[in-house]
Amino acid sequence: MSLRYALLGVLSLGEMSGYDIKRRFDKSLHFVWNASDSQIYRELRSMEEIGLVESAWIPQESKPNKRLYQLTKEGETGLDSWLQSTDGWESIHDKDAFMLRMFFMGRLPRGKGLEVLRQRYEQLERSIRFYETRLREYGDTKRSRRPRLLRWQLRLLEGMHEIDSAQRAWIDGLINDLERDDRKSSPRRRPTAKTEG
Amino acid sequence: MSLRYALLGVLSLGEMSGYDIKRRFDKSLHFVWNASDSQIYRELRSMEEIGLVESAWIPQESKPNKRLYQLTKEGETGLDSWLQSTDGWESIHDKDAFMLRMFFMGRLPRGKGLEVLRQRYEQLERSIRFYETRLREYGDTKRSRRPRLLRWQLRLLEGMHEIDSAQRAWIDGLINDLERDDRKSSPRRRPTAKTEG
DNA sequence: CGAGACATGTAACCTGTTACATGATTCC
DNA sequence: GGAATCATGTAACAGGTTACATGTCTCG
Repeated sequence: MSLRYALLGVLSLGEMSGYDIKRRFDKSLHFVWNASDSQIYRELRSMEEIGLVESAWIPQESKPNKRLYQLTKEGETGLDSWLQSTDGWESIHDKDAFMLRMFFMGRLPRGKGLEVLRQRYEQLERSIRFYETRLREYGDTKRSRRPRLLRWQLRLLEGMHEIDSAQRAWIDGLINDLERDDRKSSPRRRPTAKTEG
Repeated sequence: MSLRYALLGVLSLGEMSGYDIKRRFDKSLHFVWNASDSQIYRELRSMEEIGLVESAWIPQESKPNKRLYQLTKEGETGLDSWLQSTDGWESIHDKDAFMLRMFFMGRLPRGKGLEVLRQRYEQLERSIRFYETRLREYGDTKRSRRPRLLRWQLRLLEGMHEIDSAQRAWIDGLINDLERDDRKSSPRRRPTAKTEG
């Protein structure tokens, strides 16, 4: 059901086509929600049927025609009451394919587990770097037509940054401990030397 | 597809009925994965068809009969190669109903946003307390038949604890800033006094 | 001449939720 | 007498993904 509200949210920024919305998702929202284009088109249709949005068919030359959507009054009030509700976040965590792996990772030999952790680490690094460049971009924005919205989005980015940094720190600790164990259990191989190649 | 591997993982701990698996999910796995009973029964059937698990029908007295599942060799190797793969975690964050709200929360007046944040805070508190009691339980476990598995699960709980704590700290900062803004923008109401009731 | 942006959609499929059906035993 | 536990399943629906179809314009 949240896709519906993600669409209402995006349309609250101005009227748009399904295609525009998809681009907006990919550009600014992908870290909190995403959807395939076919799902977006389908959902917009059904939202129009129940009166949350209205559309106008715009013929265009030298480009495909398009359908511009905008919020109705019901759409706006629906969005605002959803914002204040707790629908869809009864449980904070469920379905995390990485954490699920951790639960059973003890099956594998240490080295294999280490490899998986290193991949997660890199992934977190990329994610953190993404938030940092986005925060810089926001910092450069001198003024906006929607300063309140902007401030919340800035804070959101900061939060995501903190959360991923916490996870990275945890993974880092795990990796270090496993590497230490490795050295303890097979000390013959790399006694204290450090040359290589 | 991850439900499949969650089921393989649970069955790697010993043969079980669908009902047992459901209990195990609710008890120990719910913070990384969950599933409804009907989905579990359905998936087990289809896993049996493709040879990942085998089942035996156990007639019982004074209780309903049951079907006990166990891993096949293919199931075990499938589980282990999934553990080393990165299937299903290409993107770290997508679909977070709370964070999606944050993105558009600037639409609401400050007070409304504060309310939502306070609810999130409470939710995080509950979650953190849950991890803490679980960590204490693990700490009490003197020895186990699967010490390696246990160690990873302990670390997983620590990680979840860290991650939620980071999020709580972020929310806490947000709440404080909003409350400060509130006092600034309407200072007549609570000048410097502090009595009440 | 091919790739990519623009633009909307259908069909098939997979995943997940909810409601319903059945029925004995045990515990309060 | 009623609720919880044990135990498996079907049916209908909702939500989400992937593949495919169509067609123009622009840029390199």
